[in-house]
Amino acid sequence: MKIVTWNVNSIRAREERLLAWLKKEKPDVLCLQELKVTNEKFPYDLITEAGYYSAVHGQPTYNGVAILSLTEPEDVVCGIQDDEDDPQARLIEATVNGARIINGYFPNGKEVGSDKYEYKLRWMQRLSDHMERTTSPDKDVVLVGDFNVAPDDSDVADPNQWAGSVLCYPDTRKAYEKFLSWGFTDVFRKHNPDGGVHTWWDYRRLAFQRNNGLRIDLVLATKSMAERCVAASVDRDERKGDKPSDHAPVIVEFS
DNA sequence: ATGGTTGCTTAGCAA
Repeated sequence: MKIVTWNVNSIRAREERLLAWLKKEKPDVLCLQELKVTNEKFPYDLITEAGYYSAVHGQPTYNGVAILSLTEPEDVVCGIQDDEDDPQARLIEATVNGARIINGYFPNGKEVGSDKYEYKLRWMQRLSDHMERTTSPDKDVVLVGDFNVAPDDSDVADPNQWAGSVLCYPDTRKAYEKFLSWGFTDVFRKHNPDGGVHTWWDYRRLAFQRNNGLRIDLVLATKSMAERCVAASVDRDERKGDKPSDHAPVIVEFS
């Protein structure tokens, strides 16, 4: 089973690329973030024509997540199931081929010390609590998405430049590591232990041309799934050419 | 400290 996570930065702006990529790669599951579209305006017909089901959690202008899959997604749940009244569409999960797929668009956090950063840390804690409540590490669970976290400096082309950023700050990494101690493995890391592979390059400052990237799009798996993980890669070519997303797809295969 | 670019929506926000 091939599972992919891809922050498309607006699904409507990326329609052509998305359909070409689906046709070429034929993933079993494609988790998308930053749809920037409402459920009403989601291009269901195009996805159906491409042979995929769509489970969608959208909102106007910002955020938005979806799970596309070749077989029908079951038990779809949108949003973190807790008491907080959160209008931001950042989480969707579904069971596909017996595995629980959890797809998150973690908050960026803007700047350390800002209200948005407080929200980022709170959202990550809420997701940790959600995992505790709704599933367990002895099940087949995969948590994927744009984490807006570079787990360590080997995931950052220029660690000095990014040291104080919300993607690398120690509190950010501490919040991320709670998912590992809960029972998740970073399966991309397992297959690329040396680091230096990136998934996001800022549109600004010619970051891609200068190879100034970070690995912030991640695939975490519970033990039973991690044991079946046979390959992991980044489709760096998808960041090239006309009108790319600023993120590249991360592809992980399970036997 | 600021700027650089992209997308949604059309002035300003978010990333």
